[in-house]
Amino acid sequence: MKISDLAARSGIGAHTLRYYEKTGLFSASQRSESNYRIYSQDDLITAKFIKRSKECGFSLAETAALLAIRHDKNQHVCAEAKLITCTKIIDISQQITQLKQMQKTLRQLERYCCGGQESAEFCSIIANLEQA
Amino acid sequence: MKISDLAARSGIGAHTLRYYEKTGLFSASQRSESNYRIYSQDDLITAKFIKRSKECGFSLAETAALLAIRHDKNQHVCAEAKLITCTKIIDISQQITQLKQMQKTLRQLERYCCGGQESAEFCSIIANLEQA
DNA sequence: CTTGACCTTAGATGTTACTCTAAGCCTTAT
DNA sequence: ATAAGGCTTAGAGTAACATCTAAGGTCAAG
Repeated sequence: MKISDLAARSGIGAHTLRYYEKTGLFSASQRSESNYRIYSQDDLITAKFIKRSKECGFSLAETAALLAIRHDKNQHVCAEAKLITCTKIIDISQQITQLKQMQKTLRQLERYCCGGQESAEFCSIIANLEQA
Repeated sequence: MKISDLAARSGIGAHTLRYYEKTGLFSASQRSESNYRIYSQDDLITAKFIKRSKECGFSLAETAALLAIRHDKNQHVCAEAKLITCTKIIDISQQITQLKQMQKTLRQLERYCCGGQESAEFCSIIANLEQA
């Protein structure tokens, strides 16, 4: 199949697929006589793999590491995949903690603000942010 | 005070303070004869305001909007500050939801992987990502 | 008075992940 | 046959936020 077919089936844009090829993440397994990228069924699986990996929060670099494991499973062990996954779980936990802290602060800011058409002179949000 | 003093007291790097000036976010209120940036006590408060705003998750653009309110309180109303804040609260909620979903998926991936020195041939993490 | 630390500027570079453009060749449907 | 739309490439632009560099001026201490 051609790039736009793969794009439609994988959910990754054609532009992005070319970008992935440029960065070495993932290339079409063949080229046509007219130099078109020709993708196989396995390429489609790989593309979906990348899509799912991204949805799990893995960066392109991490996705590349996972692809490398998939590419040559016998040269890799479960521990590698698990390490990448656990590292990401911790990473995301930290992000969530950070966001929750922000949320808490924002809610406090918001709670005491009247939110009306009054001048912002005594706005508690501004006042709070001003505090040292 | 000079830029590195402000950097030390505000917790914002000197490079970043110059960057903020370039982007129009925040400038020193004075210049010395030799063209050094001279910051006042009020500049320090402004710098801390920016720091706190960033810690709450506000982008530089949102921070600029909040600074504008602070700069001319009488020309602004509480509703403006509250809108920015509530929008951010919703935004962060969505981010948290998304991260939790990732977390859930990752935990499922992780749970079934032995994580040992076995070949990755039957690694459940890789197998799961491969699924269509 | 010199050394080293700090200041100035414009502008380049970095990160992550795209997203789009321009110029031009190729293919498919009408 | 021709027009619409797909394909190719290199490379520029976007977003958000800095971070660093080079070349050179300034200042306080020993």
